[in-house]
Amino acid sequence: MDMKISEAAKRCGLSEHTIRFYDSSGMLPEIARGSDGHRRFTPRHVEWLTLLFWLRETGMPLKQMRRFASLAKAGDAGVAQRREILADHAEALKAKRAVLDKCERVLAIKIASYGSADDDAGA
Amino acid sequence: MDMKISEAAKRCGLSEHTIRFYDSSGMLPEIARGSDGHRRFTPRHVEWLTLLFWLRETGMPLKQMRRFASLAKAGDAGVAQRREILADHAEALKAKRAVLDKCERVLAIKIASYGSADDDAGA
DNA sequence: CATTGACTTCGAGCTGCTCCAATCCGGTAC
DNA sequence: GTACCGGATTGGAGCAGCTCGAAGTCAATG
Repeated sequence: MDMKISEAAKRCGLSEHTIRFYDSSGMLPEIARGSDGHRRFTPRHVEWLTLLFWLRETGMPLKQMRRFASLAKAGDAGVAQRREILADHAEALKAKRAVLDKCERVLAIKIASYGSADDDAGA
Repeated sequence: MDMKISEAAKRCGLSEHTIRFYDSSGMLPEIARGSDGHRRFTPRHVEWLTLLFWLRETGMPLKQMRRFASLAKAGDAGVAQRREILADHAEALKAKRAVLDKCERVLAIKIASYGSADDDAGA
């Protein structure tokens, strides 16, 4: 059932280094240690890490991830605020998509200009 | 015609700090100085800075931006490679959008799970 | 008992800003 | 003239968020 950090890293997408970093930064729930001192990850942990992976991947600052983690530790009491954080982040994703779209248009114009002209300083 | 750094910053979206940083990092074409030693930006500069703004905004590393800049200094000789860099970046944007989409789906599921259940450790 | 290999901690290094301090310059107010 | 102010200059420190490498521990294997 439980697994080592290498296995957890493979499953969640984060590197072992990053997982340890997140752990020491207080962004993970308690992780049991074996008699050898190694962390023992449960599927729950992996699920949590995977969520963190996506949040980070899409630009959520660690500060907010920490807040999110501390709310999770508070249990039911923090559910509403957690939902709010995720909803806010979903909004932020929309803004990111708009930036992507805008940049794509800029690139398309720029690339087209290379094809038809040689606008050095302006390109 | 020419303008000061404050005006250029307003127009391109980058901060004055960042513009100076880019300049000292060799990512800008030659910028003339007034007798007071202040940089004098032309519309061409602003156009260039604006492109850099979008590239940075969408995650292009400075290293590549420097390469792009040095190709621009080479004039016509570098056009093909510049076009390639921009085309590659446009591809990268698609990948970013896929990540955004994936994260949105993850968030939607997570948010829904808060509404119906209280999955603390897993959330 | 030596080695291998996965784990541990700690701390340095990296990118890309961001901000601060000290300084200088041009222009107005007295 | 000189006092002052706003806006520019430089250099360097600081910060986020990793990322990597060194050095050590422990279990199992030859």
